[in-house]
Amino acid sequence: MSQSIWLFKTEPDVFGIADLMNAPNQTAAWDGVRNYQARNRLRDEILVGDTVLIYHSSCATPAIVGEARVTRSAHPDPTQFLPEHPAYDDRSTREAPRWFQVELQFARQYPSPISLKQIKQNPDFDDMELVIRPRLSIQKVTDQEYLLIEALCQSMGVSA
DNA sequence: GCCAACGTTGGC
DNA sequence: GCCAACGTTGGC
Repeated sequence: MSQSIWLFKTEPDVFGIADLMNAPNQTAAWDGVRNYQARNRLRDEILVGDTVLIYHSSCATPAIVGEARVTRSAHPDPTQFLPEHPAYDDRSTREAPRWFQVELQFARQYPSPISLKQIKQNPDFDDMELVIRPRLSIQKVTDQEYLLIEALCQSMGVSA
């Protein structure tokens, strides 16, 4: 069985990699996803053991900042049932939940984040979802792209 | 804060 | 089911 690689976008002001690191057991539910395509991937494709690249958006330097592991597969996102919650959805019922979450555990923080700028500048990433469909919040990462990111990470970790 | 891209909603 | 209006995302 082969694991898949994903990229989850998040706003560090709301819930960033530091929050995941500091969470109990360094584990947290990835809630609040309210886009059908992202939902379908969460629900149907993302498995325990998959690797997730954590990407920070809407911040000074948008970048991939580290990695996490999926520790629980899709189950209903409880925030859809909370009327006071910003991600509340009154069309959702407990019998037919509309939105799902997975659980992630912190794996590592990169010594130096890999910025969106770097990724866009490198033609090796021209076909990456992050470049082609930047608004999708749950993205697929190919094995090839992952290897390139690992290599970039390695080279940046070594002081010049 | 601007604005382009794009997802969602709802009238018809 | 089309499509215009509208809302959201997110880089810059």
